Amino acid sequence: MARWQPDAPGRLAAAALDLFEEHGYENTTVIEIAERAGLTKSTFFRYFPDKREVLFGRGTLTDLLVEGIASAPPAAGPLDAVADALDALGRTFFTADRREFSGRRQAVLNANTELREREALKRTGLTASMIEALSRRGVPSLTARVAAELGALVWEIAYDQWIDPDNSEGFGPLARQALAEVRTAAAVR
Amino acid sequence: MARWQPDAPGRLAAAALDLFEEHGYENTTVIEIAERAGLTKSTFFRYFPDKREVLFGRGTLTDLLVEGIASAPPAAGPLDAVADALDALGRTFFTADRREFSGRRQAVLNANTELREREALKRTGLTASMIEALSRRGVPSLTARVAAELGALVWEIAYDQWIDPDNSEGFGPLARQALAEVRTAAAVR
DNA sequence: GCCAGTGATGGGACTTGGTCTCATGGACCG
DNA sequence: CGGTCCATGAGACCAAGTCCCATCACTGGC
Repeated sequence: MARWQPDAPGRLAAAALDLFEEHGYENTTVIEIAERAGLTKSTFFRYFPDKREVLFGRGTLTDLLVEGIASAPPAAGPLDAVADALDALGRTFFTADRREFSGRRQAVLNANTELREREALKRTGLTASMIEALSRRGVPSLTARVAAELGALVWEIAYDQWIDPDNSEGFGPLARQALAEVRTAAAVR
Repeated sequence: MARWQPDAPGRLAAAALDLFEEHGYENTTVIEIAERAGLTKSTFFRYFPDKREVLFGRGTLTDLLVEGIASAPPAAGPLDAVADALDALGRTFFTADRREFSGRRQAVLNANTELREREALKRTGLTASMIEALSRRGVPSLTARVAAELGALVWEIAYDQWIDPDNSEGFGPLARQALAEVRTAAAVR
């Protein structure tokens, strides 16, 4: 028998999400989270650099996105490369079994400014990664920046729809459709 | 003679910027800031909701932007309305006398993640305001979202250039030029 | 001239997030 | 059987942020 229960960070994340739903982010103490997971404050901060990060940690997500952009066909334009990457994400990360969790998580995020702040930073980090990945494809700097911003917007739109319980479409198709719409909207002057 | 020295929040902000430059944001204590301003921790938190905000408070900036968008000629397209608003900002807010301060402030911001986090949140807030202002002009939702994102990008580019000591152009013209470039970049597929 | 009200500030107790250092104790290896 | 890992616990410590009440100079009415 294992000396300790397995997957301490996972238990902490689950406990945190539960408690944030029950009492709100601000009314939940790190000690309470740790206790519910059968651990202590010390262990919490060993796995997460701060209280917010317990809701964000899951992410090799940036790597997946960058990889997706890099492996798009060489002839593809910048936005198409981003589309391919989003598609890949839909296949490997935003899978149906994560939908419910993502929805709960997002509801908690939306309810708290501190958490939205962290989310905003993650978004800029993601955008920066996209810009870099596009640059490596030879896309000129400014074009890359524009494509990355539009890509982030597409992401947002698709993610919001994907989370919606009334919707059953996969993330990939939603992103494709959102991208098409953003494209036409960007053509309007 | 006045009972207290005037402009407590201004003194606090100035003291904070000095100290952040000298020792870094993280190595500066709220108590130290307050002391340098001849005040106390209590007074600091009376004027600023948290330590970060001492570098952001100056902003009725959102209002100016919204107003600028609203007062653009009715026939103007969404991006043109944003351009007008940025122009107005250049006239009323990003004036030459604020350039040095803005540069110092930005250097401090760039050096610290916590501060960039707040900056990212402010940016999303700004984008949201732009979207709303564009919606009130009758711009369709998605078009507004795209225009706002591109507007924010233009803002960023122009702001970076405006801060640069090697540059002496005003904010308005820089924004106009950045907008033109972003427009052509957005046309690339 | 006195006195009560006002408003900016000070003081200090208290909670929580976050850091750091050292102790513990079961499992694995020789 | 004994030593060595290594995940965890324990607790001191600091700074951010909240709260409540005290202070004290000025103001206006009487």
